[in-house]
Amino acid sequence: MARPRAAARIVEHPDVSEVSLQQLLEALADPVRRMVVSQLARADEDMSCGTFQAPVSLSTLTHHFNVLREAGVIRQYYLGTAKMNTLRTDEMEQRFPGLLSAVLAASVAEGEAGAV
Amino acid sequence: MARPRAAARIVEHPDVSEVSLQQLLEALADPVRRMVVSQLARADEDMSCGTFQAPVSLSTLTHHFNVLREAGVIRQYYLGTAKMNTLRTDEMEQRFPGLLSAVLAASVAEGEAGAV
DNA sequence: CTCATAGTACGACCGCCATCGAAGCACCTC
DNA sequence: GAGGTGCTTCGATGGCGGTCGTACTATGAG
Repeated sequence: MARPRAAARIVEHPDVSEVSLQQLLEALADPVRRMVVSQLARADEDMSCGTFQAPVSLSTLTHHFNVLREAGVIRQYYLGTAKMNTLRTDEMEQRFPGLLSAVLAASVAEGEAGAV
Repeated sequence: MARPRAAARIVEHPDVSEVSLQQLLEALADPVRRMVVSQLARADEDMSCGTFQAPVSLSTLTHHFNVLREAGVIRQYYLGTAKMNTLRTDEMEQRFPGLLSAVLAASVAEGEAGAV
């Protein structure tokens, strides 16, 4: 039967208008989270949670994804067993013009982003 | 006589090239420090440490000034008994293009900066 | 010299957050 | 179904940073 089982895997996202500067800066102030964001920025496609390079355990990484999502930085959705991630670049640009892009540029310049 | 007594009150500042993105973001991630930076940005002249509006004690404020100075955000110098503060706007713009200005703009937009 | 003013240094406290491992749950493949 | 993969949840831990008050130093004014 087509029971509403799929409803169990819906991910909640804040509207960017609900995100505070404080939240965003706290989110970006962590080096691991910045690695995630950088890798996402340089990727051609959306990435699943398991494909990131980071020097922490998987459960810690889950925590960081939550923080980034609640700060409006990333959007997540399920695709089979995988949980995919995208940057909310355009929305963040509207909410905090120039901020995310400046951080990303600086991050790249410093060689962050877990070089391949 | 103009003896070199003033030498005792020289403040050390890092070169902006020595400042890391991590340092800067940590510095800007604190709301009190952002209040300081915002007030400095909207001021016409340099401000002495005692003239800032902040919901913390004076000794705590001293701590925040140190963090901001070590992150290359402000420059400090003595003027009589007062210790003055300036934003290193141009240098930061060179080091992290668009970053400080974006944070300041967002801060203003959110009504931070301890309204007068 | 003496006092007042401006800020610093120090030590203590406390709360928060990044971290982990282990156990659990949802979905896909056989 | 049964098993496996992929990610989450939970509770515990540890360390760092923001906060304060008090004692202290340095400068300027009288």
